[in-house]
Amino acid sequence: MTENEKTDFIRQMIADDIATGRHIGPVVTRFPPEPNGFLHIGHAKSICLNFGVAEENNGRTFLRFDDTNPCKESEEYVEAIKHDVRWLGFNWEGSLTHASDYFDQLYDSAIQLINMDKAYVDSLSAEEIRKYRGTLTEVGKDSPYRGRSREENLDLFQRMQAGEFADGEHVLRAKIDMSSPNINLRDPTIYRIRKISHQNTGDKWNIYPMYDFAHGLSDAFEGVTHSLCTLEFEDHRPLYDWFLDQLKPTNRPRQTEFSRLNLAYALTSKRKLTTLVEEGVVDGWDDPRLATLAGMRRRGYPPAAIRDFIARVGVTKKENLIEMGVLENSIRENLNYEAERRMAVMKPLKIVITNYPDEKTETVTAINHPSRPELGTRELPFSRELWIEESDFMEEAPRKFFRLKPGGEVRLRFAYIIRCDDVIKNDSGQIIELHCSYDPETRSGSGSSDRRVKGTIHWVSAQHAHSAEVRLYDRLFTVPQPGSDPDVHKNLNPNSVEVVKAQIEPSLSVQDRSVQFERLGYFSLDIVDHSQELPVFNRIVTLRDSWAKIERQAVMISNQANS
RNA sequence: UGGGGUGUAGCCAAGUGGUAAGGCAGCGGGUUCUGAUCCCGCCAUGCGUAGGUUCGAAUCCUACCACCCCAGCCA
Repeated sequence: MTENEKTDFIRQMIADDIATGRHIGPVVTRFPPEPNGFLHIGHAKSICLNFGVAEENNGRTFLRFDDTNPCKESEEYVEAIKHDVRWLGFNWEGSLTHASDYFDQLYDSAIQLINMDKAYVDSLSAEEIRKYRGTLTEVGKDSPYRGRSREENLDLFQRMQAGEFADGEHVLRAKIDMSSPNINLRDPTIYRIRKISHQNTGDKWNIYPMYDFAHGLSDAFEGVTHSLCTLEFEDHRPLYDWFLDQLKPTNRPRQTEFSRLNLAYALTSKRKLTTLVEEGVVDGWDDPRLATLAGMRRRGYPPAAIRDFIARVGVTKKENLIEMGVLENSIRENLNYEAERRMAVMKPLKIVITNYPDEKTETVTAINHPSRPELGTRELPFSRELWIEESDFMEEAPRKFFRLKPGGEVRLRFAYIIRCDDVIKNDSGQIIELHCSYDPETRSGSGSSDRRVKGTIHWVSAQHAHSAEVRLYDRLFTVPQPGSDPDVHKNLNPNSVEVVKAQIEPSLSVQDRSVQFERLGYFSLDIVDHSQELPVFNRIVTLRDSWAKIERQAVMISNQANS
């Protein structure tokens, strides 16, 4: 992944600036989450971009918590966000900051604006301010308080901070242009009264700066050179620049916008995610069905796969909706190389090898990775009674079904070829077990037989297998854009998880964090619920399944024939 | 119809006046003791539309169309 270095318009812009001498000195970026929720796949794009761009240019990146609104934010999110960024593979060294670290400087900057007659205290109500702002097509009009003197503004602003007024009584506004076609420039609010204690600054402040004011100046204070954010802030850039023009900090950052990542069938709205978590619709912020970084970690997605995915989707200004298949491809590619192979049966069907000695147990040798011999082999117990996958047997099988059927033969992976002789059913006609016979000449690796058989299936020895709980996940939503519906509950997939009691090979140990269960998919120990007594696995992703595709096509053909 | 953006294949995405990269998906074939992996091949006379400039246009010009964002004392 390192050799095919992805470039994009932002990296090109920075490279050009450096090449032409327009930009001198280190490249400094920042990732500025608001600590009011967990990070999700959309944030991963921003993290990879901001940290990546700085790394590539030997610069550095600030992890800055944008904590300007104490009503919505809390410390627990701060810790979760730090954990997630670290897990994704990035570190901020000494560059961990908060917008609240700059509250004093921000306050001084506000005073400066007042002194320059570029800010004023407005005493209109929120409702009135909205009316005065005008609409998209009509200009706004000046507040009656717009002409207050410096002295009066200074006095009022200082008393706002001193706690003399209630929330909402006054605000501080930038004095720009009420008739600007850009609504952000119609005297935006830059400070509001919030008599609430702040997670970092306690009760020191009765007023808190707004995003537009705090963000650009924090960038400037930190020496950020490139402030990379998402498209919805494009209209705010003139305001971002206006503050810099007025206050002239020694460092002048530049804002550049890119489109956010939208992943099909995933929800990336913090507000809606919070709803699902608080209502208990999902099992916390780290529910493996969620596209949160915590959820993906618990599901078993390798962080390197997520980084690879982000590199593949690129950075542009175009609205996009990335198909799940791209993410799954990155995960499979990573795990195909990384994960050792094991055998497990999700929905067990018992088979009895009738010509195999009753008390006998032997071991067969299984390779741990088909293309990485250095990962070695393991021994698997084989005996008379085995579990195979229910779906690997069909009583009335189509021609192309290469698995077990009455009278048919199949290879047991790493072991023998068997034939199905009898199908045993209970009184209600359900298949309860299969009687098979094996060919002792066909043991894997014996070299004594060149018999070939079309199908190979996985199995575990019934008397040696361990039980495990396995959670088979499917997408949480039934529609590609769950965020576009105001009601998050409406498009939930009722079958987003199926819990099965699986039979797993005994050599599986707790060290095997992520493994491939042969022919099934990649699975990962559940870091929360796993125990020595009852192993718990999450299915990360299935293997590609061309048999499923054949079945789908067969169904389509028969549907066409019937219509 | 005030401002700001974006239109290249089913989904992403290169391309910066010289004749449409790549990935994912899909399709066809080969290898295989995982219907996995791996390998090979196919997949835009076309770049939102219509004009124009040019020997030559996805790239430049003009007009139009579609979609996204903005009217928090949220970020």
